[in-house]
Amino acid sequence: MLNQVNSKINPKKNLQKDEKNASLLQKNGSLSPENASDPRLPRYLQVRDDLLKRIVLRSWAADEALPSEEKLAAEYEIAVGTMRKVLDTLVNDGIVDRVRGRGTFVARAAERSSMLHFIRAKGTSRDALPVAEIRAMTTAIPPAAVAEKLKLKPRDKTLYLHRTRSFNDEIVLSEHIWLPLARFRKLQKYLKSNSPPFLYPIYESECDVLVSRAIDDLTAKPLNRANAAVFKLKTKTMAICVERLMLDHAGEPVEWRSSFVPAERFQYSAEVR
Amino acid sequence: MLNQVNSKINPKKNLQKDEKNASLLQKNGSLSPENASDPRLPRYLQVRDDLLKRIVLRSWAADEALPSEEKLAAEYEIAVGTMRKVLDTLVNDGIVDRVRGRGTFVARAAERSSMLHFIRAKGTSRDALPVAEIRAMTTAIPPAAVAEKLKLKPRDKTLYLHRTRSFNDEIVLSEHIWLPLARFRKLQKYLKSNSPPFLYPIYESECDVLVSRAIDDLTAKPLNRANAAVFKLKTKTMAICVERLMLDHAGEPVEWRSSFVPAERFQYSAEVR
DNA sequence: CAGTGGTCTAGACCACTCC
DNA sequence: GAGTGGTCTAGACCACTGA
Repeated sequence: MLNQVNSKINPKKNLQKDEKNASLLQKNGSLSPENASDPRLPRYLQVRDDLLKRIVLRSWAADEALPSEEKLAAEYEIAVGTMRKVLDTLVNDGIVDRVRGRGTFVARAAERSSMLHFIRAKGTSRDALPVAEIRAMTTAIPPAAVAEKLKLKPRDKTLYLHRTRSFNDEIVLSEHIWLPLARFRKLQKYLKSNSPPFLYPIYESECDVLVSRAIDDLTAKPLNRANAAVFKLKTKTMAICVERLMLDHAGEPVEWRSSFVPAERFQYSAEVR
Repeated sequence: MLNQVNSKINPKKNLQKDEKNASLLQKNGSLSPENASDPRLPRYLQVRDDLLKRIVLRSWAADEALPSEEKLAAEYEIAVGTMRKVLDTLVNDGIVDRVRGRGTFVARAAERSSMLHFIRAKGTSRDALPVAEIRAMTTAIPPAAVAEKLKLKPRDKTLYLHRTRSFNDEIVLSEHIWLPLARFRKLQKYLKSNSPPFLYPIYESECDVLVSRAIDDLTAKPLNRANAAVFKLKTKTMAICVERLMLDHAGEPVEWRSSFVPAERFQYSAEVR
């Protein structure tokens, strides 16, 4: 199902009408068994799910316009008004941007994810970003509490990462990350030869996992011995612990991480609605 | 303009078609000068603004249905589809709830404001809520930093509150609150004879101020002498400081507060999108 | 049963962008 | 000027609620 689709073919114009840009819904409007989202769902939600899949599978490059409302409506055999409703929901979720007179575009991951820099360290900014380093990567059956958060079955494995961020050679953040292995096998391979500054865009580009929502729980805790050693601080130094559960657009848990920042360096912003 | 409207008259049924339920837009569709939102705005936004004003002024009780889409559309002389778009935006902002077969209702403030309990203290819950106490209330010209956040002119006054929350006779939270006096005069009077558990619903009921969005900035700070005294803790005890700017639906700043929680008691949740 | 909101259609006219 | 999305209309049929 999750064949990689090479979007680099004809990235700009003169799109061939080939398989890669075809609706995953069958032409007659019913659903192929493999793509069966509940057919009792309203049409616009079925179309939304289908279109979202195509976006996640990179059917269109970031700077390439989707087909116009009219063309998409014709392709899915629905009215333009209904297609507009589909696109409106995608705009609302930050998946696409629409520009009058130009077209509809896949939103860039960097612009989409306000989640990238919610935890900051004092004295740092977008320009002076702490350097990420992965200090451990293994596959493992996670602690029960993590397995529960990720809705895993008892023996399901995870990809575990221990990552730090440093600023001026001083470690300012230490985090433990668990990812359901089933969806993140490609990430393991990727991280063996790459050190990306952010992980979320890699989840998307390597694993076709598009993160949509996060729930953060913050508490203050004294550092235990292991974490204190990472920071080269005394045990029991006060730190802030941010526990974050990430969900995809279907509400399925995608990542659980707990991040520690020594209290003096801690800074965090959130917009609440 | 902000006449109090008594919504207790005919709270259930048999609504008279009196002034209180009339559109604030003029019948011919143009705008009265006092209510002039920009007439170049699309019709659905003008209607939205008008309807929102009526909701804030409590033209309908919380358990009373608004007129149906059809009736509202007729009243504003727009198509039902456009009225639906208006109501959709209000649903999206959590202002109203729509129930198929029943009608459209003003959302309850308590359900609307997920902001009510984002900062918690360890060991507390909705059932065991810490008790709020207002320990100081004055009108004052705020510090420059606060005035800037609230977009006040140099000599604009604010209502200043110092409030604490206690749990089992132990103070777990101390907060300093600044409100633009112009919009909050009635609050001052109200708080002289009431001790509500939450302020936001009072902003709404007493001052017709409906809060829509908050931006929180969290940092860890050692307590200064004054704050340490409030908690009866040593100076320099580590605490978390949450600075919150609240905005109304128009994006105008409505409140600025800085809350302190001793680190050991600190707990905070946020949903990030 | 009448009345409500939820979905969907098939048009219209406009503002804006790019060629 | 051709093509895009933004607004708006005027219907239709449906699912659900409450009397």
